[in-house]
Amino acid sequence: MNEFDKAICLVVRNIPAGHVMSYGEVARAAGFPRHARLVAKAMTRAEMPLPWHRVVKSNRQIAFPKGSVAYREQLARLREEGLVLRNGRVIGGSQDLDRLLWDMSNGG
DNA sequence: GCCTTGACGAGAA
DNA sequence: GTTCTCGCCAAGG
Repeated sequence: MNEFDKAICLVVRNIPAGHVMSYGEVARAAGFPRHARLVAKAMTRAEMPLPWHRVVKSNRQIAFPKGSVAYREQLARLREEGLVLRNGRVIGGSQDLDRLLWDMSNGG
């Protein structure tokens, strides 16, 4: 484990459930703004199970190819955490979901 | 050392 | 919103 890997793992672990961060965001938070492409590598190199499913692309889309096993896993996990996804893309957070449901119940 | 690949990002048309 | 182009860094052949 390099300092980079440790920093990345720390940041990924700190992502709260129901939230997602992009690879670039994680890299920046870890202190390596140019290492967006290496975040995935660092996560794979992690020995302990990380909430990798909370890491998506900057456009909030799942990075794995559609139809892949990892893709479905990430999708399922994000849905489990209350996120709303459309065509492999996150279209809202937990708070937004609550707001949406509330608005639907009241305003129709 | 050179070229290709990868769970990427940002800007422009 | 889609599509193209360029930039970025590390690992492997």
